[in-house]
Amino acid sequence: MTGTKAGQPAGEAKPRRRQARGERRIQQLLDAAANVFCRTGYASASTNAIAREAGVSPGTLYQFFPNKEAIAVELGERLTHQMREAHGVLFTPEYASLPLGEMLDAVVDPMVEFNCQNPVFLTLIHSGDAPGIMTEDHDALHVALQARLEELIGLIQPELSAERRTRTATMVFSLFKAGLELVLSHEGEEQAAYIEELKASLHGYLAPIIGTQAPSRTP
Amino acid sequence: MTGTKAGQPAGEAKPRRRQARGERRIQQLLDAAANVFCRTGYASASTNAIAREAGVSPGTLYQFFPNKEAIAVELGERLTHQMREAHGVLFTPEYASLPLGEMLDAVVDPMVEFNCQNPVFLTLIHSGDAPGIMTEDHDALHVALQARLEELIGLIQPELSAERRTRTATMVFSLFKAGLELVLSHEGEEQAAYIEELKASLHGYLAPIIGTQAPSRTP
DNA sequence: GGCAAACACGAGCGACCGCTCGCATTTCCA
DNA sequence: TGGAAATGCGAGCGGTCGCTCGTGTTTGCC
Repeated sequence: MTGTKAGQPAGEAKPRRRQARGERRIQQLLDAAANVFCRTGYASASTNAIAREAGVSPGTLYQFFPNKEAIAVELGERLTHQMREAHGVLFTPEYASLPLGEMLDAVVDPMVEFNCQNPVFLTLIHSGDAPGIMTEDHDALHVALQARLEELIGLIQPELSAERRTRTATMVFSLFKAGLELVLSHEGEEQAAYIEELKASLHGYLAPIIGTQAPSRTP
Repeated sequence: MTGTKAGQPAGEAKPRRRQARGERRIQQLLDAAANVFCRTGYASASTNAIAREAGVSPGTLYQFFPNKEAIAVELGERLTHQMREAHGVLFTPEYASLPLGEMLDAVVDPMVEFNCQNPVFLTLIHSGDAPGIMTEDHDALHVALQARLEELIGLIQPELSAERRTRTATMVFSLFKAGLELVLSHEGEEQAAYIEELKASLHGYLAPIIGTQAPSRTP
């Protein structure tokens, strides 16, 4: 084995030593990338534009990232990690015992909050335009979130077949993304109203499935 | 007035005379564009690739379209027209008197059918990646569809405030798009199942709003 | 203080893209 | 049937993009 340092499996050789300045630059570049991605989408965002937004030269950008995709991947990883630690292991089993309305509050509110503060998250998840972007990272997050959802649904309503549970989780995930987009594209009172609509739609979809009759809203 | 022909307002000068061969080429190019757009999205689709798919040279493509955007616009216009005439003026007022479940069948089924046969429609509507694409055509369709929806909702439940009605229509439109995506990404029995889920979600969302209590589905 | 490594720069390379242009071929009609 | 217009071709122009490389500067460690 030709390990450069102790404990390195010598498979991929990239443990470049970073200075504090470098770490700062990386954060700067990721922030800039988030802005540019939000503004123009992943495919249309040019690395030169990201470097310019960060106030550095193109060469400097490539000192820290091997290519454009790596920027999105690292950004996605940091956001994922941030989301996980901000709200713990999201929707833990104890949520299963809550009434549907309260459970939706407990799950939807933090999710909306996070996505409002990090709009680039939805942009990255939603970008099917890139070549093979996020093939492992975004998919990993997607699968993980959906597995949690399936798990939760299984706890609430164990009589559902496996296929039905998967379909339900997929559907909830998709509906949530759609509603989230509307929430993010509005502000102030309208935004708050769309958050309520999002919850109402999820409630309306899930109530008949998990077998809890809910009080109807006043029109 | 410097009109080239009779009745031409002389503002835009482009009434080029087409032969039957040209019309055939145009249809060929639009079909090819639909394929390429579906495969790679609008932004990543190159005009050279569209020409190659159609079996013609790049120069020939630009004999019939002034630029790349015009291809998408013309494609969108043809699809819109096709949709309108295929299902009449979609969801006419008489639907308002139907029970919610039947109304959803009457509206959702033809829409799903059309989008299954023309998957490029969703691709074009969904592509926010292009510079200023569809700024008049796609928006016109969006606004028109949403206006119809608002109208229908107003007929069913006249007590809703204008803002609430708009929000509801926007929400339904968005939820529908999300469900449609899931439907299009599956086949056979799974696809049929997701169509039911789509209807169920719309039913669940709308039932409390329009004040008709619906029979709950068996889980 | 010296020196290797990390950091920073920015002109520019090669690839690709939307699109053009000069020219050949086919079609329509007087 | 002659010729104007419509159609067809494909090399290639100007531009942008992702990315490189040679070179100079800053930092951490002895």
